[in-house]
Amino acid sequence: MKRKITLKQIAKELDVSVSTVSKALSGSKEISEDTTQKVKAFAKLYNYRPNNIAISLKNRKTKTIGIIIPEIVHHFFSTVIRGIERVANRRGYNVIVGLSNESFTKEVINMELLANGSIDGFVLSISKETLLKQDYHHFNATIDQGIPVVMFDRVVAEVDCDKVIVDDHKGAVKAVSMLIDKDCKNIALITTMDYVSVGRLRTQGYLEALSNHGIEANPNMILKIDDSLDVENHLEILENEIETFFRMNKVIDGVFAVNELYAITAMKVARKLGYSIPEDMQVIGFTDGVLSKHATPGLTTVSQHGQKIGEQSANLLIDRLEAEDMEEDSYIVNTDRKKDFIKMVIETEIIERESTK
Amino acid sequence: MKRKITLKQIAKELDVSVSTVSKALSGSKEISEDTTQKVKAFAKLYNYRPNNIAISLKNRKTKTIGIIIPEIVHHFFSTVIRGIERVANRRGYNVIVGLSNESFTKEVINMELLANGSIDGFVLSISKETLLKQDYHHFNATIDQGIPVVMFDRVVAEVDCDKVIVDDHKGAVKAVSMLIDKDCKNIALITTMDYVSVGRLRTQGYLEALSNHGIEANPNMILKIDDSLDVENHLEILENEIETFFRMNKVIDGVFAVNELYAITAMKVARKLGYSIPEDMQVIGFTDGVLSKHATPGLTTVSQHGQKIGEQSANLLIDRLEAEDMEEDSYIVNTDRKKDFIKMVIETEIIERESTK
DNA sequence: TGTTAACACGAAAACGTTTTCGTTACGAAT
DNA sequence: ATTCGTAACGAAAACGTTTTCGTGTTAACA
Repeated sequence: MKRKITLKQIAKELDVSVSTVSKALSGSKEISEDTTQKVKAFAKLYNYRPNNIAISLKNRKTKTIGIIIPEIVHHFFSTVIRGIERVANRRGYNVIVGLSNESFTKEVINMELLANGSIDGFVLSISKETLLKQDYHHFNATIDQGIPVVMFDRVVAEVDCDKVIVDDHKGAVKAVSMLIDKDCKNIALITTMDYVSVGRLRTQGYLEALSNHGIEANPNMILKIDDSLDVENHLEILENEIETFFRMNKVIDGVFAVNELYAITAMKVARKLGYSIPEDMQVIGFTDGVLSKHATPGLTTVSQHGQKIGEQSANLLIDRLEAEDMEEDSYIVNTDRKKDFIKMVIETEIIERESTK
Repeated sequence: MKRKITLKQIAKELDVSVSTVSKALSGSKEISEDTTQKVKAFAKLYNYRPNNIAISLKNRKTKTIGIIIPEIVHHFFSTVIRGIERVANRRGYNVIVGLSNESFTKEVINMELLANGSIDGFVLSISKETLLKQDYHHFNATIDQGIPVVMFDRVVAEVDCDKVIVDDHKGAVKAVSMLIDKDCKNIALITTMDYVSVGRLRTQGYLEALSNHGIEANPNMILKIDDSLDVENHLEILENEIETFFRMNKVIDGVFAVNELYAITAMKVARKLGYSIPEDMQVIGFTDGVLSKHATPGLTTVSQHGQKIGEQSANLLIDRLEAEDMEEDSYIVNTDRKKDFIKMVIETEIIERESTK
């Protein structure tokens, strides 16, 4: 077992100073051609690599970005991570992930842990519990400490930072409009509780699309699912709720669901009740994941382009980090600006499959 | 914007030395009650938190573990990550993830990057390309450097380290035996190319189950999919291959597929060809993901317990890391042992759903 | 009164780098 | 012969900690 070699060891072996070794390896012309060659050869032989931690300490930056998400076993979030990792990697950064598990406390703890020098900036999506409590002090605190934050998808106006979102509202409008165009007369909505911002926005989109077409919204046609407690038999409860919902509203011939799971489950229940899809009932979901693609019939969905969201988020963050670097070099202290945060909107796209005519 | 406060700053403000502050905060009884209180109060007021990087450098350990996986948008892998993150978090570690994207080069680069001080150990699953090239020098090199490695799922005998695997062989035997018990007379296998070890093992299990029941394997009933190039229209190709396969073997009344996607697709194609499931054809897949659970009919699968795999891997790694700590303290240099690596086998479990009778 | 022990604290090294600022030596210029 | 410039290198500080080893002060004891 040969431990990693350090500058100091090289210096001792070659009987020069640490500074000389460091300079030689970085190709400084302060050092003679001769010693430079010697040092480089020796370093190569022993496979010298600078210690990241030492460099991080010296430079006071880690070249890693922290990701905080509510859940990782989730197609959308893992897609976003993939996007983040991709550009991070390309631009010389690592990613370190923390899972909040939809819990406020875990979110806070995770952020505090990483904020103490482990990362240069955050890309995150807010946990449900945090949204419910509306307590955003930890975000503002880290921003206050000079650590940039980029929020995606589940964002909130109370925090001043760059944001990358999907146009949930418009996406919903498009979806519902499509159902109307395809001759649905009684379109139901299956959504979440209002405190989840994306659920709320998609609900608003549903309402707007109806009103755009002169259709009056019927509160009975809206089913709000409370998934705050993620219990074991969540799926069963979901199915039952949808079933009673469908039984009480026999006229439904179109469904817009704010996520994939609700849409798939709606299709399953509908089939069980004797509807055939898309003939008797058309369904559109939100989020284009594996379920939509591989369901039978394939589910028409509003795609969020998770990877793009991740890529944009990472770019935004790294841009800001490197802008900071520049500022330090120039002596112009930029006190006024700083507030021009970007809100980037990723366009949704409807992917038509077999669940619509 | 108030930057993070350091020991030195506290020391200056309170007009004591850095050492005093450090000791006071750690509750050393070397420091008087009086100053301890003063320091602690000040630290609390300014929300002092020690800098992780500095501590890492000092202790020569980072308390973070590196995860290298081929793909993150994948139910099994993200489940494993969740497991790793869970125990890592509980035991005071962070996780930093690198994606190999099934590429040998990215795997190597990612590992080298992290091995230079960023992490204390690795949990990883080998990329397909690496398996194909059979070049494992980077694993052995990092182990040689004294960095512990735990491999899961896609493991390889050429590398000496702890391993956590699923009993692929036995799982396959169980699945195929179940099909036989349920009166399938002509059981097909849909699998991957042999260089993917899990595919190979599951194939062997299939063959063994048949032979156990005195059934002769028919090569025509085995379909090997080449998914080495993950092209855009992969899905279409897959469907076509399965369709011709089914058309050429009309007697098939049972299918064992080595992953979820193949199983789901098989069901889809079968239905298209007029089979009804499970009456005319029963199907069992491997890996219990979202697809299996939400497909209609629900897919009977061999569950791998990804989260458990992740948890065990992390525990194994951290155990070894902390054992090293102990060794450093005791003066007994343990030169002989070191070789007792653990191979942990996670039992599979068949989850019955509607795709079998 | 002189010795000792406990107490409270500070100086400095160490982790592995990078970088600034000397310092030495030597050849060239005055 | 003195000054100057430059090439080639080393010392030391710095990043933020922790920890070992002093050191000075005071109180207790003989």
